[in-house]
Amino acid sequence: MKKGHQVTMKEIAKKLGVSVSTISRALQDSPELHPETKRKIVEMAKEMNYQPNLLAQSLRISRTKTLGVIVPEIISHFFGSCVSGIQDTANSRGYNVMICQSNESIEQEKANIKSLVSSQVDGLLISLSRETNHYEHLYELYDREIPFVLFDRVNEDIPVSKITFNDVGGAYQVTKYLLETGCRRIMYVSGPEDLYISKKRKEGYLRALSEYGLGEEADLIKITDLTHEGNVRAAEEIAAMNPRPEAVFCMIDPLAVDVLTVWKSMGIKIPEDISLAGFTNNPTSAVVEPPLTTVSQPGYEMGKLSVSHLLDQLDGVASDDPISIVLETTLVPRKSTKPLPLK
Amino acid sequence: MKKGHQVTMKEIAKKLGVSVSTISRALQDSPELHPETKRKIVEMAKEMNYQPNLLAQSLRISRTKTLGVIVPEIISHFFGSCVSGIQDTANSRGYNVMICQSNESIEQEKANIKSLVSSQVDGLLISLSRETNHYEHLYELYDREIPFVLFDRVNEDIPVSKITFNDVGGAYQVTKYLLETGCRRIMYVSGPEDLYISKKRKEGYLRALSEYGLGEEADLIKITDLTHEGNVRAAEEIAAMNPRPEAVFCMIDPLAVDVLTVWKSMGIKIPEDISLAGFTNNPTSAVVEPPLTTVSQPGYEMGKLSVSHLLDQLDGVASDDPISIVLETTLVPRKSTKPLPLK
DNA sequence: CTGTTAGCGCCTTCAT
DNA sequence: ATGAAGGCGCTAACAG
Repeated sequence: MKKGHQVTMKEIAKKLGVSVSTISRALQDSPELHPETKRKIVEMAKEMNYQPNLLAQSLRISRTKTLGVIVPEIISHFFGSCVSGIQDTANSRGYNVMICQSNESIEQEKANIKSLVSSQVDGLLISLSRETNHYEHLYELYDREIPFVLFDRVNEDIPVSKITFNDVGGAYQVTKYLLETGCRRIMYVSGPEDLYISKKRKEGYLRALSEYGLGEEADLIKITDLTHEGNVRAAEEIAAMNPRPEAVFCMIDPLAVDVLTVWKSMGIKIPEDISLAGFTNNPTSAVVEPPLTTVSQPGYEMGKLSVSHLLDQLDGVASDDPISIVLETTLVPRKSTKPLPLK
Repeated sequence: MKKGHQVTMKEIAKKLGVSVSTISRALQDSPELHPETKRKIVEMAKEMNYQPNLLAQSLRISRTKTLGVIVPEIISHFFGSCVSGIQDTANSRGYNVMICQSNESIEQEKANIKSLVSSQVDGLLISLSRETNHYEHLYELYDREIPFVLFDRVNEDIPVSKITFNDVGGAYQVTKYLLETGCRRIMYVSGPEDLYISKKRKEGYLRALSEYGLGEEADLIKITDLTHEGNVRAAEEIAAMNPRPEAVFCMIDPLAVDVLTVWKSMGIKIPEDISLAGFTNNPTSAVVEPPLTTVSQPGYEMGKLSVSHLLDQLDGVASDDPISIVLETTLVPRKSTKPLPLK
């Protein structure tokens, strides 16, 4: 299929018998131009339906006004919200956005970066894949002075700005809540240990425990690979424990939902037999039965803040020195956990 | 923030004392080149970490190898799946993708098209916003010979390829199923009447009814604007009906979930008091209590097919004549509807 | 085999 | 107030 022809400045110029530079000036609303010629040009441009060729423009001024975004997957509600926030904010500031998914693969992540860099994006917003455990590709971006920020799934050592949630705080909130409802044997079900959030949420979990004079117990920490099968196995193993924990805090909602489903099918009553809590506040967690106690993370807000900061840096409004923005989470108590005792 | 400098062919050329064209040829693996010089160039390019400037390349060959995608919202599971399918397939065929959301606004849709066209995308994949009820912007694309396809939310009159689900068939499937479970007073809750899917699903609903000798009844058709408030109101109105319908078929899952929530809070038993069915098979519909009978639409598949067809057209593999691809849906019977009678 | 030349569409001095 | 010329990085004839 052949692509349709686009009107260029040259054609407007020929039609009007003026030079291309005059067209360029008119379309930029340059002051040093006869108002009448300007008017004529603008009119003609509209009539011919002229659309500037961003490619040429970008090549010339070596700025594309395009940002690259890499998320593990676009389909999850959380990352979808982030992307949404990024899009809206970027657009409102005159930037376009190219979105890529790493599909949780570090190789894909590298490929995405390469492709976006080749596309000459002015900056990047990256949330790391689950697989990402070495960071040469990011240091390379850094060395090449390509501006980028990390959000949600970050690495702490890379000297760029990072936008994260207070994962420690969120995990602390929910664990403390479980403690307040009277539970003591509280289990933490974690994803792979090298994941940033696995570590951070464990930290919050332990902090809350220690406030109640409790320490880490090996059999109250379980690890899953976060696949559906892995989650089901974890749920079954917990159900088979003797004694069972009084409450289980799952690192992310989808994991908690898997656990909930398995337990219900086994006839385990939630929260009577075991309290269950998640993290993220996916839409799903509100509609399962019983609704899931969880921690809400405003993804749209995170996306918004991430671009804002990056664009501020690009525009020179913000300093290039990396900063760390930490967003607070909110506990969302629902019916999957035992109620608070009356005072 | 200043952007880091990118290595260009010119610099490699200077370093090696050859001309730029030689570099270009070497990097394209041209056969008419001394193997030794080629080797040296490729090596040096790697050493200097050369990345081609896609902008310049695209400007030159007037093809960007990027596609534009416009969806009403990226955050919905269905459109997220479509976008995912589009991304993966496009990438595997060497194309990049720029994604935009219209946020269900026709003005935003127009702005998105303009921006993508300015970015010189080779083609577009569009799913129309809910607001879109006139189509000049699409006819303009057509007139300018910019290749595009419509998917899911399409307009039937525009002479381009369309990828849709068999909405009539899906609605027929679910309505027939409700009839088979013994229900006769079956209500159809629809979105705005000018929506393509509102019409199509109504058609399937009516077709199934007529097979059972039933006709359209005004009080068994209800319209909502699909906002949460509108849906709640619809649910309340249905609950207040006397007599109530035996079954309700909601045009989309989120609407059905809203209805389900309202009814549960009113103490209405599903499916004992009323059967309830949706359409789309969102993840949510599987986890609500009771799980929702619905119709599944493979979004990833739709995205995949849409790009494949567009790229085939771009590559000249497929004819430019518009075709219509219709994907079949699958009935997903769950517990929100009465069981089928034993034979 | 390799270099020279021209040009994709646009912007920006430098002239006039 | 306008035009001419040069160049962004790259490719593709056209020469040799």
